[in-house]
Amino acid sequence: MSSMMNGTEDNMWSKDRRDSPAADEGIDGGMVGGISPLKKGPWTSVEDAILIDYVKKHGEGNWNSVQKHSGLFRCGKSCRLRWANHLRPDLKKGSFTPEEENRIIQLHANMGNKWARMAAEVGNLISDLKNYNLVIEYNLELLFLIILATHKALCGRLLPGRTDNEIKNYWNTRTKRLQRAGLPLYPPEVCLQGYKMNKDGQNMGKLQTGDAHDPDMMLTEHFKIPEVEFKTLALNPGVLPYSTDLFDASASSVLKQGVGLSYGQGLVIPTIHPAKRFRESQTIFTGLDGSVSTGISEFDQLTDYHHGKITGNFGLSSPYGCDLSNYEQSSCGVLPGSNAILNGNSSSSCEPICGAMKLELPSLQCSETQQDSWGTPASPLPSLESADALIQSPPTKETNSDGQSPRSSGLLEAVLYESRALKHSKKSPGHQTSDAFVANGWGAHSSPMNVCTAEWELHADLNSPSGHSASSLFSECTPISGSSSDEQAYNVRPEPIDQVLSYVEAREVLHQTDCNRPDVLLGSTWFAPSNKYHNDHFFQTDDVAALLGGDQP
DNA sequence: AACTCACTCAACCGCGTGAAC
DNA sequence: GGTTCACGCGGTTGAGTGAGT
Repeated sequence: MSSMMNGTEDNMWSKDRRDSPAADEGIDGGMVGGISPLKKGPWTSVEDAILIDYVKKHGEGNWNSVQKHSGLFRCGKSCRLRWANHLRPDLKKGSFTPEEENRIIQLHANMGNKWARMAAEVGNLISDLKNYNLVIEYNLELLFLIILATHKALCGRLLPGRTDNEIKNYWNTRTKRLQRAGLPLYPPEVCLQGYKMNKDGQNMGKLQTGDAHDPDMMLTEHFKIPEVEFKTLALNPGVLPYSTDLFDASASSVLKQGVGLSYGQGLVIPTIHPAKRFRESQTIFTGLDGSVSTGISEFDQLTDYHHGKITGNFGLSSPYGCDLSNYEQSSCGVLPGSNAILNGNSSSSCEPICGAMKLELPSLQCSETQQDSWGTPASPLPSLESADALIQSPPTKETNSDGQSPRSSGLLEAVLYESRALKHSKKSPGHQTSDAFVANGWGAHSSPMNVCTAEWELHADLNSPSGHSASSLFSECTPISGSSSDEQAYNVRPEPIDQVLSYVEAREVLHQTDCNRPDVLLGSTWFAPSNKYHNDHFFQTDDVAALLGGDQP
């Protein structure tokens, strides 16, 4: 690959020198009658150097001014593309690893052709997290915790260092290959399930309303949706000028959407422009019910739900930690053209077609609106600027006096709970991790990122190739580890689905790692929220460490 | 050696969106 | 409210490469 890249570079140069008028005349380009036509075609090393220098001096953005200030005769678009796809220092070079390949497939199943989102890099994710002042408004330390934890999780979730172009090219090549081989993008049995679901009247509308024809759906119904308070956020209207809709919605309603609908990404931390997020988030939150409650019971509910379905719902899980070579088995070979389970807004029947197919947007991708109801910018995200302002501002007394503790945020609790469960699983080798998929054999790599498969489980949207939640998916597919071969990956073997950690087990795990009992903790440092109004909530750094995947002392 | 084919990769193009005016 | 601009995203194209015949 690298040799190819080098060769390409050389070829680019030679070709450019050979074919490009601009190159023939150096970076000054071909001046024609005093007019400098914008150069097209491959970039030369000189141009690259100029662009790099420009970005170093002026930063990214304002690409149209590159030509003015740097003397490059390239349009802004071209400059941006070149920088984003080739010159950015954080790019990961080389061919995709099998894990990355699997992740791409998984992400595509979740997102559809959202290449840029897949390629979201960590830096952006962290920035976006700053927008999540939903739960951190009153505690900067918690903000730090969340950012750390989520950062780590997301590092394993998305495809840092990869460009949308790379991913897109890979996917197109892959689909082409499968198409030619007459293989489905996703395993037939998954498609059949989707067909069955559809046949049973599992159209998206019903799913949205929480109909539980599907066993997985029914499972989710067994857990009370954790009620998470968002109302306190309204205390900062200046920072969240468009938060009205959001605050009318409890997290539970969101979770109902996210889980009940099993839409796309679960809480995939948004990686798109804040403005765009806002756009989508409006769609998400408007009209959701506003039931609100708080308290520890909700955390219990959350943990219940967590083990039932909701593990990844807070974007803290990564499907990447486990052996994702399995993924392909749990994807669905559907004919994208038949949009039934590909597109949630289609009522057409889902015909499982496992053969040559039209591969455009094969996703399980639901309509943008639906998908975003939980997945994308599943929260109304304020601008980075406002988030910065917020971060710089100390917690308000009003916020605290509102009775909202960090615990009630739900998100944080989920983070911590997950970490505790993970920690427990590490300490107890015989004990499976907290996630069903792990129990199903997905947890061979007892990585913190294992929890992320649950995200897939959660996200396995009903529009997904599977047309059903991933728990059944995983239960039906036996991993073929290490295989990045599409053909090979279609070896599917049914397995029982009865290995899901029970609610009771989940509680046990939690209780065994009672974070409120310092005596049971490992001489750890405690995170005590500086917020004096909520000093009754302590969080153990070990929890975070576990979540972050770091080895505990 | 010549040719075909599949594949990879880089780059371009069209379009949508938000912000600024 | 309309227009312009900047930006980003997804789709598409074309060149280069290597394997197979």
